Amino acid sequence: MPSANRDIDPRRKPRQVRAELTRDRILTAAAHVFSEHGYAAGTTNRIAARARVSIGSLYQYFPNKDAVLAELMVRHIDRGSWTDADRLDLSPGTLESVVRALVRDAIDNHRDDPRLLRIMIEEGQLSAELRETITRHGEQRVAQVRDVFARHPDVDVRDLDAAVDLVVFTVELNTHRLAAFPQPVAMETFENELVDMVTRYLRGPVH
Amino acid sequence: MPSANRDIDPRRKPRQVRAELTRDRILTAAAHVFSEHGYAAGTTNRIAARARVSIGSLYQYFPNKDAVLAELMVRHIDRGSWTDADRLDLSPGTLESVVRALVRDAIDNHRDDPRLLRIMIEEGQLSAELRETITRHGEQRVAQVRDVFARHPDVDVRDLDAAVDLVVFTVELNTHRLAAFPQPVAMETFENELVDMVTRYLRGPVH
DNA sequence: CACTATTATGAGCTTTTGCTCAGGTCCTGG
DNA sequence: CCAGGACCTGAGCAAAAGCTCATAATAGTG
Repeated sequence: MPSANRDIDPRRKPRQVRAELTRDRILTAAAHVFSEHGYAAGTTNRIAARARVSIGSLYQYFPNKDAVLAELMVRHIDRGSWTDADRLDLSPGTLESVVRALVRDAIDNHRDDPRLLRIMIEEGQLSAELRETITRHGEQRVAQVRDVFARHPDVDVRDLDAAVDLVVFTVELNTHRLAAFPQPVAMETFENELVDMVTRYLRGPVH
Repeated sequence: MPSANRDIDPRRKPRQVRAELTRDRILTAAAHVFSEHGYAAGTTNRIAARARVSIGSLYQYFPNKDAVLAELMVRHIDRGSWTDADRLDLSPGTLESVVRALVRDAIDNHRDDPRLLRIMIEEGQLSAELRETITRHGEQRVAQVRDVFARHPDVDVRDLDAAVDLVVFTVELNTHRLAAFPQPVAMETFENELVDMVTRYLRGPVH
């Protein structure tokens, strides 16, 4: 693997519309290719081919392969998936409605290809800065959920931290799965069952 | 990527003990390397180096890189993780004990490196045959769990199929996660919470 | 010990892949 | 309409990775 990340890319910046267009096509193609083949096997030539652009053009906008993934990441974050974890403060509602909001939020955040998401997180050599940002958002989200649960009168669990951890991850992972391969079970059913499971758990033992 | 899968490998078959030993060392090294670097970046040279064996020796036993992963897969299956889903027929017990058995079984099955497992499933270009076997085992497992739940008097859910699907996957994925990166939350706590969540879910709405 | 079959070695061939660069085409301002 | 910048092209270079093969070392057998 040749060289690595040159600080930040001092590459040509688009000044004409067609350039912007080319850049977008490259990124779109990259998203598909990475998602389909993984990072290592998603070659720059394949990306260029899929974008119907010459390999030279790709390197006009990105200093190297890593930068392409990084840009994809940035766009994903900028799009607001992840960023705004401020939609679920429905503390006034019933416990079930709170949980449902949590699940819906997770589903929304995974409209984009989750395979790509995984690759971005696990395979990308992200800058420490970016990785930091993501981690912080995750922790913030957990903290927020913890807060909501802590306040809610219907929540009754032995270990709140463990419970939040379990719930957040369960919701997250099940959503991932569903987005990845659309299940025989319909979306709506899935949502209902997941909500039920989490709600009943949080309500505590027989009452 | 040079050539692909030559039907089945007409490679040298070990006749002496040291050969068997070499083969094992290669596979062990491969497991580590794949787990650490992923499939694409887990080069055959790296594997050979880690096994302290020449690259030539590796290709004496495996026709190509894919075959190494495939063999790892076969071993995993043969070892019985997955295969014997016949330990959890504790129908006589309480619902909680049944669920706990299910969770424990999942944990047992992931004693091996779960990263490797993920790589084997997602990145390996497995033969259709192998993929078939795995899928079948999975379905069989789901069917069995469904059976147990169907019989148990305490189970009360709207849609049994959806419930089983949700439960099996939730248990599976949470176990994966815990094995992958040991959580701040202790193993025991995790197991208890997971069991509680699933059990309360299956017991149905307020009663 | 001699002789063969088996196993091990590693330099290096071949293919793949990240990436460059010399030269072309297109767009825009004057 | 034309000059010069912006944009695009793709042959091909260097490095890396998959893999081969001639040769050496070792084990088993009489």
